Formats: sequence, C-alpha cells, structure tokens
Amino acid sequence: MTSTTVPQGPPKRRRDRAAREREILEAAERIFGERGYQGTSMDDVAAQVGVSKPLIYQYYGSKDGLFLACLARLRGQLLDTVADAVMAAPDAEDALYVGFLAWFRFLDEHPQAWSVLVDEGMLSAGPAAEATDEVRAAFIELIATMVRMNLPAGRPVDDDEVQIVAQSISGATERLAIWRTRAATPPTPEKVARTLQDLLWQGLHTLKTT
Amino acid sequence: MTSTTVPQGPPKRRRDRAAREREILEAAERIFGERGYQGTSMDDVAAQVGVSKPLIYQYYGSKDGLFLACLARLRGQLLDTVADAVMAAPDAEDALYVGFLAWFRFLDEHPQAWSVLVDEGMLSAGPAAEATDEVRAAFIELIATMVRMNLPAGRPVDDDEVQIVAQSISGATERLAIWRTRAATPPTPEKVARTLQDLLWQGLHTLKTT
DNA sequence: GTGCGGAACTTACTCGCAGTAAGTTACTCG
DNA sequence: CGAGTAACTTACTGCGAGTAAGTTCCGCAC
Repeated sequence: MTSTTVPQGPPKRRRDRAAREREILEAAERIFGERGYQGTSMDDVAAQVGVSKPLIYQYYGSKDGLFLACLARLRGQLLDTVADAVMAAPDAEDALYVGFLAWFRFLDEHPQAWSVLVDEGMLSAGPAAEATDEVRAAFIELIATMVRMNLPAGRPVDDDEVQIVAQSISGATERLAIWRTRAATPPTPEKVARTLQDLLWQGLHTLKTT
Repeated sequence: MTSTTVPQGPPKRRRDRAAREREILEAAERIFGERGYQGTSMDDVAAQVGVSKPLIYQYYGSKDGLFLACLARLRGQLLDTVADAVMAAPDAEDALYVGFLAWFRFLDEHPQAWSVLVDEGMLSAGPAAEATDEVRAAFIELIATMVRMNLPAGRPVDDDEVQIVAQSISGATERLAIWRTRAATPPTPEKVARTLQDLLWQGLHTLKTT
C-alpha cells in the first residue's frame, strides 16, 4: 500500500512559516474583501489556502488577529499614500486638496482593500477595536498637524477646536468614501476633493482667528 | 399535588402580546446598549425578561429584527429632536447651529441609546444594513434640504455638490459623537456645535456661488 | 547512514449561540 | 363546561470559533 494514489506532482507541501503567513494573509485579504468579516469563516480561509484551520490559529491567534493583520497592511498603504501627497504639496491650501484626492483615488484603485477597511467599524468590541482606533488616531493626527501648520506661529492654539476639526474631516472623508462605493454614478475623486476643499477652506481660516 | 410550591405572589404570568413586546424591547435596548450587538445573546435578553427565547423569535423574528426594532425607536426620537430644532430656527445660520446642538445634546442625554446607534455600523450585512442606510438617508435628506434652503431660489443647483456636502456633515457629526463618548473630558455640546458651524458656514456660502 | 529535536501540519473534538419543531398551559367565548 | 386559540416552554439542530493531542517531515549531530 505504499502506492496510494497521490495525484499531484508538486502540490504545495510544507513551506516555511514566513511564506505560509504571506499566503494566508493574501487569501484572507481577498475573502474578507469579498464577503466581509462576518461573512467569512476561518474554515473558508483555510480551505482556500489548502491548509487546516488550527494552522491559521497558530500563526494569527484568532479571527480578529487575522483580520487585524489584513487591516494593518492596507491602512499602512493608505496612510502613506495620503501623507506623501500632503507632504509634497507646496502650501496648506494645496495640501488639503491633494490629500483628499489621494484618499479617494486610493480607494477607487483598491476597492477590496476598502471593503476591509470599512468593516473596521463592525469591530466595536475586542482588541481589534483598539487597533482600529489607533489607525484612525494616526489619520487624525495627520489632519491636526496640517491644520496647525496653517496657523500663525505665535498664536495660542485651542486644542479642542483642532481636535473637533480633525475629527470632523476624518468622519466626512470616511462617509464620503462609503457613499461613493454605493452610489450608482459617484462623482470623480477630483470633484469630491474639490467640493470638500471649498467647503472647508474658508472655515479653517475662521479657526485661525478664533 | 395541586399545591406544588409556586412562591411568587404575582410573578408576571401571561401578559398580552403588546405588553410583552414592550417589555422585551426595553430589556433589549438596555442590554444592547450595555454590551453591544455581538456581546448580547438572545438567551441573555430572554433571561432578563424572564421568558424563553422562542417567544422573542416569535415576536421579532431574528436577532437582527430585535436590534432593528430598538434602532427604529431611538433613531426616530433622534431624528425628531433634530428636525424640530432645525425647523424652529429663524434662519439658516441658526438652523445649522441649533441642529448640531440638538444632536449632541440628545446623545449626551441618552448615552445608551447612542451605543445602540453606533453599533449600527457593525451590521454591514443582512437586512439590518438596508434599514440602517434608510435612517442615515433620512438625516442626509434633512441636511440636504437645509443646504438647499440656503441657496438662492432661481439658481441651478448642483445636486452632486449638495450630496457631497450633506454626506460630509453626516459623517462629521457621527464621528464627533463617537469621539465625544470616548474622550476623557469632551468639550460641551455648545462648543462642538459652535466650532462645527464656524467650520462650515463660510464654505456653504461658497457652494451657493459655485 | 541513524537517531533526535523541533517546526509544520492534521484529526477530531468542545462550546456558545442563532434559530426551530413540536408540544403544553392558560385565558375566553359560545 | 368544552373548543379554540394566544401565550409560552422544553429540547433539540447546525454552524462556526477556538483547542487538545497528536503525526509527519526536515535538518543536523554523531
């Protein structure tokens, strides 16, 4: 019985940990993107990779852990993209527009990434929530920095107001992104970024002189 | 054996359907508010009411159904509160401030209501998602109406821009609400409403003349 | 080579919870 | 009082997260 049928030439036997982890992560990103967090079971992911569930648990600890790993990558890319665009802008007015533009374009170009990021919201309990908040905090910090950049140097800054503005902008861009993915014919990233900039630019000056 | 010990004087035997439904709804609202959607099991709710699980299923159909029923009530109250405030305002500038103020005050006064409403986000699948979107759509419609109210009558309106603005405001207020519940010492509703109005008012005029 | 240590991987479970089938109890009206 | 029905229960199924206890394969010392 040494010759039980084992059809595959080179199936994909044992791989080293790093390679497997990458393989699992890619599959998870795809499936989470398609079916959402709730709609994805660990068995699904395991089957897709051709591996058993406990292995995934060994590498990622929990479903939240796996989801978080996906999140971390995507959010990192998004944050970098926007931050780069903002930093490259010549002045604050441009930075605002260019930052929004980078945000909406990135999400257009990575639709399934966005599905994963949107699902963040669904994790309101567990350790995932904290991590999620950290991400958002990073974004808000970026925005707050931009806002402060725009203020005259010596002026006393009302930190509460800066926070309020930064939170508002973060919320606005998130909701716009969700809306665009669902709208039948969403406006272009340029249009949205332009309108948003028009809406906010004047008000940011008001802040300045408060 | 007719006298098996049944300790309670008037426990709470059979009640008619309407009364039971109310009782269940109240318990559910409380528990969902405390532990979130995921953290609440139907058995918990049943135990709390002192009733068995299938009864809840008979009345509300599913966990989503029960949650939705909670949502519907709270959202209705919130929407009414804000709409009333807005309608009572003498002009558009005031309407903006007063609307925001009503929003943040309501959420301060009904903290557990807000927990339920925030959990909306976690339902990205199922029939709950649609209902949730309807709510938000109602809010956005209110905002859009306000924005349009503020435009010169004869002017051609760019519906895309109105939508973008309305979505932004909706997103901003939601995120601010979440932030406030988590912040150690959140600014007063007045402060937040004021800052938000300052941020947006100028820009809304820009829209006008686009 | 041969044996041994550890990393990669699996089978075969438990447990919690949403949802259900099939019945039982109590009120109400002819 | 009996028949019908609304209110309610016990006792399950099924699915999916998470785990205990192995088994197989590879590299390396001797």
